[in-house]
Amino acid sequence: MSESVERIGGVIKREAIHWAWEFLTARNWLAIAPEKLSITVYQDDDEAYRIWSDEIGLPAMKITRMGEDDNFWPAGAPTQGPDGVCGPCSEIFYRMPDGSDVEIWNLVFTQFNRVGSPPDNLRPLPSRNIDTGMGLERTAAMLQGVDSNFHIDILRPLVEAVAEVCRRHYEPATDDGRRMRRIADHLRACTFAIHENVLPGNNEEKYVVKRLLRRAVLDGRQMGIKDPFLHTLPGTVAALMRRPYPELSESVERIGGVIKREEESFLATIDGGLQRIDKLFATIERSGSALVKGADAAELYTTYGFPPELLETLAAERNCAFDWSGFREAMEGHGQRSGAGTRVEVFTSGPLDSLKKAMHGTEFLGYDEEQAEGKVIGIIAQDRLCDSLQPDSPPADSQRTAAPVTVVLDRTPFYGESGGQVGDTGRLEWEGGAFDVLDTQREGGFVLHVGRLVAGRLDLGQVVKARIDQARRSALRRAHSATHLLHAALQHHLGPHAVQQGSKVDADLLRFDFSHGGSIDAPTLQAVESMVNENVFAAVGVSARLIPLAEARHAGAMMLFGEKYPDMVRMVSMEGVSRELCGGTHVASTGQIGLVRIIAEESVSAGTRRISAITGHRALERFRDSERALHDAAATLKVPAGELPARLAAISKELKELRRKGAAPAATLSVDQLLATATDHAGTKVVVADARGADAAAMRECIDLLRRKASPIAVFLGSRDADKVTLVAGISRELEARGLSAGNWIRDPAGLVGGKGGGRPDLAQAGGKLVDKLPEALTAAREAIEKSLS
RNA sequence: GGGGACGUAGCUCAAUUGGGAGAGCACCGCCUUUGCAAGGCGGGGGUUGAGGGUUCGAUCCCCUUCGUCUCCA
Repeated sequence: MSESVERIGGVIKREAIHWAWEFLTARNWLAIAPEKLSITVYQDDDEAYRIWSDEIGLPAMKITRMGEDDNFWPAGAPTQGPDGVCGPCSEIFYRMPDGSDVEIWNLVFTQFNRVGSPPDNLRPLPSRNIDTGMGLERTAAMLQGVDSNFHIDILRPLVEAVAEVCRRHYEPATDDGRRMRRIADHLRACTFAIHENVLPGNNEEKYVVKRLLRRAVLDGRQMGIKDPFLHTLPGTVAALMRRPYPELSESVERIGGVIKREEESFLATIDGGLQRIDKLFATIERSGSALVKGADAAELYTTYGFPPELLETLAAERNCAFDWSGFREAMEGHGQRSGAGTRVEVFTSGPLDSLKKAMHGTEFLGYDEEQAEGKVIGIIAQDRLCDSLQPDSPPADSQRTAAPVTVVLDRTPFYGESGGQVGDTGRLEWEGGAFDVLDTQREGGFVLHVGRLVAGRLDLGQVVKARIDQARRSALRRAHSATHLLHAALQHHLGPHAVQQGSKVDADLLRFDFSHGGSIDAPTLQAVESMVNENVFAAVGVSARLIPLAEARHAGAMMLFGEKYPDMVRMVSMEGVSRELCGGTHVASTGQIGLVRIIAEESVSAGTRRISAITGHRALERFRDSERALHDAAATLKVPAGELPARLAAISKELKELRRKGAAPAATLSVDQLLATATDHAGTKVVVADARGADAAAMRECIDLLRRKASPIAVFLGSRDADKVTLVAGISRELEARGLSAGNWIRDPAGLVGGKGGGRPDLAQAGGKLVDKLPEALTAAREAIEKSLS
């Protein structure tokens, strides 16, 4: 990653070039000797060439014309595309002490709109502009006379620190030197990201952090470091960055903790993979080849996260080659498979685009109003804009009735789902018609009322009375305000790192995700819940106002990373308790929340915990439900509710003892009875009997006991209940050795009762549905065993 | 958001086309041993993540769902 100093705006080409040159060469700016600089321009850009040569006065040998691959943005755009804004660029190079030229500045003259393939596909833009970037670190390297970004004053010490942790000398030109630079770079990036609460995770920017960290751990491992080491380094980053980023040092410990967890988790992943790899090498050896197949490596990587580089080293240790091209091929397939998932969003594309061109958006009135008049400015049915909505077709046509219909108004009290708060429900009404709103979404400034027409017809331009479901909205207000109280309480009890990661606000129901390392013990959780409720009992006033972003920041309002805030933000304040930037709807006083009850605390992914809670009506209902359950249970057992736990423990113990006592004698009894019915065939006993209602497990046990008691023996038991027959056959080892098989024995009798069966040679099970045929099956079993024993 | 893997006793993991839920460690009891490491015998502990389906029978096959890991966007 590199930092860039950028300026985008309505500056024309001549000024941009002059300013760049002045900034680089003037004594009061960077004061670089002009003879060390050289220029490239796009081959057709005579305008830029003339400015450099005639106005700046550069000799022709210092200006090179280059093709569209080098001096056009996007690269190759004129012939390759894409369509859209583009333009030639001009680059400034610096001659390093070793004689090489490095690019330090790029001026992009965005002046064309590309339309289709050449020729004549570049149309001048009505207003041209400049997009320019200067590599900050590269420039620093140049000014400090060092040969690499990594050797400037704020980076070299970090690279050296990495070397020290790895117990090595930093030698720039070696592979290890490259590794150390990469570690330093990744570590610095992650330190900042984690400081801003972007923790390693499985999607989007979180995944980037995870990947950077793992890459760095892997680099360390390749240099022989097998224990977590990265986590000791954020302090160095903070020290180097202290002047521009003093706040970084406050987070060093937390950042180190996050990095350490990730390091440990990755090392565990590698450990887990090693077992698998042993198996892999075993099969490779058996097959007589000496090649790790790309497909195997890819599976190991995509499924278990085992890095291919490491696998290659391990392979080398065993004199195996590694098939990189096969690996890349397999990865490409994986990419295609997982990239194939396309998002289907009903509202994003198509119909709304044309609406956006004509209108600005919907005015939201819902902070103050629960009903209001609005004009219908858009109707979307079956993914198309319509002029009117007709009464429903006959119910038989279920496809039509099930399809969501969307109505857009110019102003509305309905809150569209955002910031975790779900959308409002309610009704739109007009003379002779009504529309049930089942959900409200927000898209590009428009509020989308999703639902169905229940009466009359609706035309574009119709003025309707929009009324939200008041009770539900109140429940949403309670839950949302409770979320802010919870957030504040978590910060108080766990520390400032317990920052919101996401939330869902539903009617009297909330789910709140926040960053925190370990689990939260019961006393702490209770303290959090108590604090939230204290702030409810205190009936703190809640207010919201629009203020400039800078002011909100100054006031210490809670802001979330990754959110894009406009210049004017809405700050929701709960007097002395919480300040958050939030677009949601809230109670007027926290007293209205009634009660907040935490019902769950769990992990949602590493480093993130989730608390679920209920408020208002839902809290009351839950309280009643559990009281009722308790009351009913106590009534059944005829004890006071308070004695339930002790009584239940006693009953459970008693039950267990009764079962044990009850089961054992019954089994032995029937065993003796069964043995009495045994017939003898050349020294082998045979028992075939109806076990009268015993289940399969009991019959198996019986057979075990008989075998132990009277070997050699063959036992065949059957039993039936209302609609099912169960058969179990067992023979002792001596018979098994003589080639008999319980599985074979049971097959034909099973067929008689309309089923199938099988099992192991010494014990088999079968079943069937013809309950009347049990006696026949037993007879068949007896005949079969007698025949094979004779 | 999509692909892949996994989920069995407190912990680490077994269980051959689908046929009796197990081992080691930990725990409890008894015995042996005067130290230390331990050893012997016995015992408790499980709705096999949850819910459906197929089957005579599911830890195993199918579907749904939750959770964990992992790769990709």
